[in-house]
Formats: sequence, structure tokens, C-alpha cells
Amino acid sequence: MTDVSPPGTRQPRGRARRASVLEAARRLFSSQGFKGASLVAIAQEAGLTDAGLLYHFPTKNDLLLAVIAEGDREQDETLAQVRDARGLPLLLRMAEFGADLEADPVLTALDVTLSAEHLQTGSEINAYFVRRYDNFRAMLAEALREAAQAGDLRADLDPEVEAANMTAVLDGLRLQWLLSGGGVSMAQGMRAYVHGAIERLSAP
Amino acid sequence: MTDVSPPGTRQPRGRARRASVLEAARRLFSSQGFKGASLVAIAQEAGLTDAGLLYHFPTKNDLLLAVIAEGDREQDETLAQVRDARGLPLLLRMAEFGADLEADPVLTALDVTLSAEHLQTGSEINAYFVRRYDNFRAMLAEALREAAQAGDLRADLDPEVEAANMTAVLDGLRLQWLLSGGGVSMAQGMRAYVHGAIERLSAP
DNA sequence: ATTATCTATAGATCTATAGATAATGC
DNA sequence: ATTATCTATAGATCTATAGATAATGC
Repeated sequence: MTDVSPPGTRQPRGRARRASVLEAARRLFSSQGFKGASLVAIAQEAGLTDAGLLYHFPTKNDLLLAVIAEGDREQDETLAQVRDARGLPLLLRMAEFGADLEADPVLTALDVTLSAEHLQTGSEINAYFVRRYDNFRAMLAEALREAAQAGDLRADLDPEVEAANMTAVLDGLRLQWLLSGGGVSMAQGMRAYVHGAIERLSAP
Repeated sequence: MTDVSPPGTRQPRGRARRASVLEAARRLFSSQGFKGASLVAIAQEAGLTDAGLLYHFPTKNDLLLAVIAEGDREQDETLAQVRDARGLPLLLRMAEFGADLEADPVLTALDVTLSAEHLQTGSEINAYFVRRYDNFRAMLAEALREAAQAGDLRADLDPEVEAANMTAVLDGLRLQWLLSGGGVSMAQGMRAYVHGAIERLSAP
């Protein structure tokens, strides 16, 4: 039986190095983009040579996939709090999601940069983002439907449109928050949006 | 007196070539990003060599600035229709802005890509986007204030938050529209948002 | 005469590989 | 013994410049 554990994870030293490379890569991909951050710069930031880095991640694309997988794992922890709820409570929990994102500017900028850099169909990264948005909208649409069914919200709401719009506010606020250096508040905007939407969609 | 007209604009042949370079650059920057699109690729697309291209635009950054200026000019034409109105009518006109953007996918993708690629403070491009968002929000905030003053909307609305959120929905829908290959409709989402917001903010 | 474009190339990256060496675990 | 990292370098770009040539306007 061959050893399937990836290179750089079999010894404590390797695991630590790998983690620091991932962290440096996240920071640089986040601020410079995938194309803008070179392996040399990332390696330097992590304190090893580019060749040393490539022992841990055979190609730059592998590194990017690992950075994304890692970010995904962390975001899933935040999302788990949301998914614990259903219907109206889930939507109310979404009001705090802007504040959640403000807690991790690097991960948030990474997301904005990478999604915009991979709009074109065809790459593994693009497929990842398409899937992630589909899942996110589906989660919200389901909560909206549940809330309508429970009589908390009006029965004739359009779950797909409302889900896309709630996702859109969060994304758009992210961009403005980053561009304005925090001048536009994601937390405040998202709270206002969600509570406004619930008020507007309340059962008559 | 020295001639201040830029190179490539003094003869019809030059002007035509310059225009075709700008168009090719817009397409490639839009689909590959600034870093992703090489001068060689853009020149090839425009039917000349990279050295020929650099006669018209001395550096790649100059080319990007020209592409942005050109896009700005076109978007200003669309925006002019909005700015013609004030107060509630301006907001109602915004409901159609999603449909407007759907009419030019290349320019829309260019905007998404470039803004995400220049989140970092310091570059000329970043300053351009910061300014543009400030202006856009200010325009909406003013319209909201006017509508409140006219008694069309409730007096206690928060113009800054509402302006940022309306901008955010448009931006967020752009991204989902591009990522979903048109599956999420900007036009429909924006109409729903604006009419919903007006309903929610109506004077009691 | 001037404007527009080309050929050729310099110089700076960048990703990735090969092969050697240092550090660690058993 | 195995794992992790380094030095050195190949090969592919990429932006930009210098200098020559072709096309246009007067």
C-alpha cells in the first residue's frame, strides 16, 4: 500500500511549513490576485525558496486550490452557525453575516479577487465559485420558502429572486467595504437589508 | 507651439488602428484581467505587433487607462439618462439599470474584473474606482433625500445606508449574472429590489 | 516630411525541474 | 532511511526600446 499523504505533511516540521506557506499565499493572493502574486514572492514571505515551496505544492495551481480549500473549511465553520437554523431564524442570522465577514478582511478580499479573476467558464476555480453561489442561493431560497410556509412571510414571495438579491447585497457590500477602506459598513448594511426585507415580505 | 495630440490620432489610419486596439484590449482585459492579458495577445487580436501597439500606447498601464476612460465615456451616456431625473423618478429609473448593464456584458465584466484586481490603495486605477463609487452612492443618497423631503418616501430613512445597499445589489447581481452565465437576471433582480425598497420606504 | 508600423532584441520576470544537501524519525 | 529544503538553471513569457521601413498627407 503506497503512502497517499501529500508531501510536507508527514513530519511536524513539514506540516508547519506547509501551513505557513498557505498563510503567506492567502495573504498575497488576497492582495495581489492569483496572477499578481508570484511563487518567488510567496516563498519569500513564508521564509523558504520557490523550489522549496514547490516541494509542498507541485504547481502554482495546486497551491491556489489548497488555499481555497483551506478558506472554504474556515468559512464552513461560520456558515455552520447559519445552517443550524431554518426558515425565518436562518434569515435573521443572515443579518449578522456582514459582521462575520468583517472579522476576516483577508479571506473576504481573497474571495472577491479570486471570483472576479475566474469569471470565465472552464477552470476548476470557476466551477468552484459557480457551485458555491448555487449552494448559497439554494440555502437562502429554501429558508425563504420555509418562512413563507410557516406563515412568517407572505406566501407569494419569489424565493429565487429574494435569495439572489440577499446574496448580491452581501457581495456588493464586500466590494464597497474593501474599496472604501471600511468606510462603508458591511455589518450595518447587511442588518438593514435583511430586516428591511423581512419587514417588506411579512405576511399581510 | 508643440503638437499635443497623442500618437496615432493624427491620421485616419492611426485613429482607426487606435480604436481597434482599444476594442481588443477591452475584450481581453475583460475576459483575462489586466495581468492576465498580455500586450502580445492584445496586439495580435488587433492585427498588429506589440511594438506597433506601443507606438499608440507607450506603456501597458497607459493602455489600461485609455480603456477605462473609453468605458467611462460610454457608461456616462447611460448614466446621463438617470441623472436627468431627481428624487423618486431617479430611483425608479434605477430599477432599469440592471437591464442597461445586461446590454453590455463585456463592459460589465471589465468593471467587475478591474475593480477586484485593484482593491489595493495606491494605484491610479484604485483611485478611479474609489471615486466612482463615492459619486454613485452620493447620487443615490441625494435622490433618496429629495424623495424624503418631497414626502414620497418616509422622512426617517437612512440615505447613506440605502444608497450603499442599492449600489451593492447592482454589483452583486453583476457578479452572479456573470458567474451563472445569465442564469441569474440582473434586470429582474434590480427591478425587484428598487420597487421593494420604495414600497418599504414609502411615507407612512 | 510626417506618421504609423515592423524587426530584432534587451532585460526582467516567472513557473518548473534536476540533482545535491541538510534535518528528522526510527 | 526518509523527509524537507536548497542551489542552479532551463525554457517560456512579458514589457519595453532602438532603429529601420512602409504608408500617408501636403
